[in-house]
Amino acid sequence: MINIQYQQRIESTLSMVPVGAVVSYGQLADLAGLPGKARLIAKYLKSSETQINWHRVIRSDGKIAFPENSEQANDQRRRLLSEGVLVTNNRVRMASFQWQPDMYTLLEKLRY
DNA sequence: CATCTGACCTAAT
DNA sequence: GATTAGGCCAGAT
Repeated sequence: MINIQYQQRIESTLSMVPVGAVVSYGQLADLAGLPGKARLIAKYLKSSETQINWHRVIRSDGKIAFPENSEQANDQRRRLLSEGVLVTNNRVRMASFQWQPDMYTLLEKLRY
């Protein structure tokens, strides 16, 4: 089980990622006030099923973290495509789709 | 306490 | 671009 405070920070931040955008594990950790804890994000997503916006989290190089053509990768790709996020060769163009939050709004909402 | 694991990241090559 | 080495750190064993 993951620290409840970590969990709440991660969940609230993840819930703010808009349709049509993606975040990397490390970026999400940073925005959640947990710098350097990218791997914790992965552990959290793995441990807790039924997560809102889980499919919008990908690696910093734009690749879906699951092996190409795996059941989970296909599911994630399907979800991203349905939101307008292009996925080719298991990869998303970060320059086009990476979430760039308005920090003022985000900080006001999360208060870290 | 020591070691291993991983839906990771960065910089260098 | 792709690959690699080293770093990273909470959890599990």
